[in-house]
Order: sequence, then C-alpha cells, then structure tokens
Amino acid sequence: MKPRTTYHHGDLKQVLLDQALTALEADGLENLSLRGLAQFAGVSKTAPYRHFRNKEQLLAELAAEGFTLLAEEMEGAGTKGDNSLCGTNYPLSGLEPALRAYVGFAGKRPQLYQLMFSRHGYGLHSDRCRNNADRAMGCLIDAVGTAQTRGWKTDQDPVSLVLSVWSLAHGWAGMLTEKLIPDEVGFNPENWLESCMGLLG
Amino acid sequence: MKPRTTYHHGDLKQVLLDQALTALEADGLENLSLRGLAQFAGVSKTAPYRHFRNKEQLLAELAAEGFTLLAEEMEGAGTKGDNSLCGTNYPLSGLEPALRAYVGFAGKRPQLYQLMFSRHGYGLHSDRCRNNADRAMGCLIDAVGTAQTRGWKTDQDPVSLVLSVWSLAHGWAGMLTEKLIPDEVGFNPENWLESCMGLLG
DNA sequence: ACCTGAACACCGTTCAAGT
DNA sequence: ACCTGAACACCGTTCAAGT
Repeated sequence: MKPRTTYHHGDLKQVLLDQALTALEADGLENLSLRGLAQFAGVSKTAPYRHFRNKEQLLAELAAEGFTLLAEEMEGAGTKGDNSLCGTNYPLSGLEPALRAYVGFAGKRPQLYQLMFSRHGYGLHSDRCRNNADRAMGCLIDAVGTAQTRGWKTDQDPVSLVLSVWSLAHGWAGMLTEKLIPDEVGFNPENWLESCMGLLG
Repeated sequence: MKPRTTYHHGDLKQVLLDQALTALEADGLENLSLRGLAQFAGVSKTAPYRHFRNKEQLLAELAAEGFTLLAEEMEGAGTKGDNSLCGTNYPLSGLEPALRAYVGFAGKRPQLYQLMFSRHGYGLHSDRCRNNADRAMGCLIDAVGTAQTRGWKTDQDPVSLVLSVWSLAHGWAGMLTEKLIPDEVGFNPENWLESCMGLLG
C-alpha cells in the first residue's frame, strides 16, 4: 500500500498473514491471491515465497491462527457452568456457553471458519493447528462430560455423544457461514441456541 | 477427448455438465476449469460460452442437478416409516431413513454436496435448485412432523425442530465431506446414525 | 445457432540475479 | 537473509471472425 524506504521489509510475514485474514473475510477465499497480498504489502509478487513455501502453506498458517482464536474464545466462555440462562444446576448449563462460543466464532469469522474446516488439510498438517483444535474440542468434551455426570444421556457412549453435539454445532455453523437460512425466517445465533438446547434437553 | 468429425458438437452442454461432475468429484472444485472441460469435450476453450454465461452459471446448473439427485434419494428413502431398525411404531422411525439418505448422499458425492451448499448462491439463484431443495427438505419436515404427532418433542416449535435436525445432518455431512474425523476413531455413516438417534431419542 | 482464434488481464511458481 | 524481474504454464473472459 504505502511504498517503503528500506530494501528489506522487516515484518513481511506477519503483514501478509494479517492482510490475508482481512482479505479473506472481505472477499472470500476464491479471491485471495498471493500476488494481491504482495502488492498490498508494497513488495514484489515473488517476495512472499521467501516466507511461505507456497500459497497452501500461507493458508495453513492462517488456519492455525484461527484455531488459536477459537480455542481462546471457547476457554473464555465459562464452560464450567456459570454462564447459562437455564441456571447453574441444569445438567446442560456448561454446554450452552460452549456452543454459543463455538457458533459465535463461526458467525464472526465465517470465511476463516470455513478455511479451518475445509478439506486440503489446512487444519490437519501442522501441530499448532492440532494443539489448538484439541484445546477447543476439550471444552466441548468437558461440557458434555459434566452434563453426563449430572444425569444427561447417561446411556450414551461419551465419544459418540461429543461427536453428535459437535455435529450439531458444526452444522449450525455451516448454515451461518453459507447463509443457508433465508433472512425471512428470522433466525439468529441466540434463538437457534434456544431451539438447539430444546433438542438436546 | 476423442476428436469429432462435425463442426457442431451436438451435445456439448450436457457433456460439459457430465464431465464437470466427474472432474469435480475426482479433483475438487479448485481444480475444475472451463478450459479443461472444453479440452475434454474436444472443443475450443471458448466453446462453453455458447452454452453458459460464465463458469459460475455452469456450477449453478451442476448444483441444480445435485439437488435433483438429493430429492430423489430422500423421496425414495421410505420416510413414511417402513425402513427403520427401531421398528415402525417408534416415533423416530421415519426420521432415521431420512437422515440416512441425506448423509448418505453427502458421503457418496462429497464435492457436489459442498458445491450445492457453498456460499456464492450456487444453490439459491435458480428455481430448479429451490424446487428440488424444497422436495428434499419436505421429506425432513414430514418425518419430523410425523415424529411430533407420535409424541416426540411436542413442546418444541416445529420449524425450530426441523432446523435443528437439519443442522445435525448438515454438520455430520460436513464432517464427512471435509474428512474431519480421523480414521482411527472408526466412525462411519451407520454407527453415527445410531449415536445420532441416541442423541435425539 | 454454434464454434474458433487471437487477445487481455489475471493467476501460482521457478530461478537466476541483485542488496 | 531477504527481495526483485523475467519467464513459464496456467486461468476466465471478450470479441470479431468463421461454418
């Protein structure tokens, strides 16, 4: 954007990643180009190759940043059960804030969410992705486990139950990020969460 | 592929669509090119523009074909309740085959499923998409409605309930098409359906 | 009514060369 | 250690011209 005075940029890698996130959310993955990012950073078209093996690796690092954000959001959501509209003694009181945080993240950063969970293995290859994905999943696992100790769906296998609950959250996230529900229906994250809890409860 | 003898192809539009589906499932959307399709059909790079306004419109027609397939699959699934492992008098006996058909479609044609439900409005613009999507959704609505008349979740709003059930199915479809669950977990459509019914039941 | 060829404005990526 | 410029092999798309 602004021309620089030194031959070396100094902070190119992070600028490229930051701008990649901005451009991703603004224009979508299909309009994200390495050349465009380079131009924004005021650098030649091939300069990004000094910091990323290729486009895919840049996207993988972006996905890794996304998993870090998701983990922080989930861990800060109070899944221990202090944040529920239904009262703290309700078995699902920890699950509700966890689902709210998860789907809220998808709603705030739809394109990043889609990138993180798209095939191509953006979310699989790096340890950083895996570790932070595990942190986020850990919140869900804890919340489901707590609910089971309080008598919820005690006949179900814990692993199956977590996967089913995650499916529900991932599905709703997909409907949001892909804009599948017409505006006329008038649904939003909060009233969906309500009907979601109704389905689970 | 094979060179043709007449100046006019005769069947170009459908050949392009057929090959688009084949190439989509084989190599993914990001590797699907109009020029590649034209070359396969043995035609110049610009010939496809005689049949489609642009690449997006070809993809939209492909998505429309997908919704037709999905509707047929769902309507043939016996959602009236004759096809359940749990017995025909179980309230959810119609929901089970509907979910199996829906997720089965996603598992068989993952890339087409993703295209149909991706943003860009591939699934929104044409009436043909909408009509067939409505047919498929109708099966789900019927199955949920039947379950409610048999006493399942009678306190829930029918529309919310359908959306939640659809979220669950769409979420599982996403996990399949995006290969989110490691093979080690050993999950497949059939044992997921079981745990899914456990969550709902 | 349908197909072609040249042309334009984009891509990702490689590589030898510059600082 | 990092950045550049030319070059290559791709894209989607337009348009005047061909059959």
